[in-house]
Amino acid sequence: MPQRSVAERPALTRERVVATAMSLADGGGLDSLTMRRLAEELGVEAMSLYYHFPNKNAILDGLLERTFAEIEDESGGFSTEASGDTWQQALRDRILGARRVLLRHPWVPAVMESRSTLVPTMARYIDANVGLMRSGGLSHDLIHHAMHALGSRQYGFSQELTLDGDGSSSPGDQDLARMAEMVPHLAAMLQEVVHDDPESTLGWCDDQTEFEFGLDILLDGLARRHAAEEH
Amino acid sequence: MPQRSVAERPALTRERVVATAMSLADGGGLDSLTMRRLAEELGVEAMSLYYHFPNKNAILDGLLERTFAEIEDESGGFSTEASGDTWQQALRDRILGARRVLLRHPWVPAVMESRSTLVPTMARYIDANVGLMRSGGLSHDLIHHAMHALGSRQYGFSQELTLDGDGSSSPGDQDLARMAEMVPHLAAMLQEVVHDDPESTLGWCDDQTEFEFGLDILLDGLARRHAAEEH
DNA sequence: GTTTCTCCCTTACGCTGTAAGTATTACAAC
DNA sequence: GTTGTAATACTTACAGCGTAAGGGAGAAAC
Repeated sequence: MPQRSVAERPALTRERVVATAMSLADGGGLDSLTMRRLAEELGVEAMSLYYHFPNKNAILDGLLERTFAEIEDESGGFSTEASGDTWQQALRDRILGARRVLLRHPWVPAVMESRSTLVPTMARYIDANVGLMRSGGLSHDLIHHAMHALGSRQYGFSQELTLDGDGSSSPGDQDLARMAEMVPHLAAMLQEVVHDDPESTLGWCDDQTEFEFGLDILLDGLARRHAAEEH
Repeated sequence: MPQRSVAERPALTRERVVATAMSLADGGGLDSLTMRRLAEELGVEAMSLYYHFPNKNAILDGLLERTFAEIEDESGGFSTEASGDTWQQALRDRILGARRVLLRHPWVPAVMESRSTLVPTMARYIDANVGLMRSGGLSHDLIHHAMHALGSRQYGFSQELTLDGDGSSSPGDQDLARMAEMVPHLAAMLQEVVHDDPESTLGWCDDQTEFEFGLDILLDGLARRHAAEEH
């Protein structure tokens, strides 16, 4: 067999593998990202991937790396100066930027939870946020608490459980009637919420609004504690 | 062969399966909970489990159900009256109770994320929290926001990523020196935090303190918004 | 021209959840 | 006591997973 195979297809690089893995996960979810399918997508055998990566986890780390590179791009770099804004505003913008990226790659939270390592660009992201708060005058101690309080919200997600099976549609009257027996308070709340926003095409609630609501409470609380810190 | 097998061992009930699954997950983590190992632990073949459960997910749901039953027990029932306390205090106590239970079963968050269904007792838990806030005078709208803001914290966990590989020990001077180049702000913060609490046997930080800090910010912020709500 | 290195492939193993079909037991009816 | 029926557990087998071990073609280096 001539040099067809080697010459025709582009070389198998780490970049290409991670990029393909990303589009595979974007398209079919994390479950569809298997070594065999990934190899097939690249026109290669599964075991060939192990020349460039020690194992699948290394590919997952590559996905995180790439994701945070996207976040850096979305933020226009990881600055530590608020430049005109308050630190809260700057941090808020950055976090909402991270959220926009993660909404394009909804499988990322799951990967972040399965991998407990801190890939470089992810470390730089956190570092930049520490620096931003630092430039706002917060103490290291308060910042430390803040990182924990923000938690996953810092990356733009906070896991939310859907309330019914599919979660895509609003509850019908029948559903609410059945719920009223077992979980009366919950049913009453939902009935009112659904009634107030009957045109909602977002299912039961507006994720973005909820996210910002929770985020703002945390940012408010931190600012208040910062003010109290300097007597 | 006489009736030895059937007579000697207790019947294979849903209860017994779920209880055994729980101790298996408690002991060796979620990965060690496989159908084959679970069956072996019960003195039975793997496929026998499928007579009592349609699939593994049903067993996982059983684990969640059992977990929230434990939470209910820990709370002394799911009351919706603050009974002497403010709603914040009552909710705080309940959430910290849930947290105590989840600390005994650290694999529960992972199961909750993998299953998007709402098992009955879990629904009643949420319902009780809605009722508790309702009895404190909060509007359904604010409660709705609150549930999202609290998120997983409501169940007693907020996923926290460890900052280094093992995460069990404090960083050495060498680690900090290496970090100082790549993530200077982060390294500076950690250096100060570690220095302030050199006796900490908890690794880099005190999870419980961080958890309560974040929780209190959210509860404060909600109370403040409630006050603003009634002009 | 031989060796060495790079990159990819082949085969195979142990593990997973579970579909399909079968055997054993317990008990009631005849 | 035999037989029918339902409940319960077992057997076998399959497709898929990550990956260990080793092979082999081509290019590069000496």
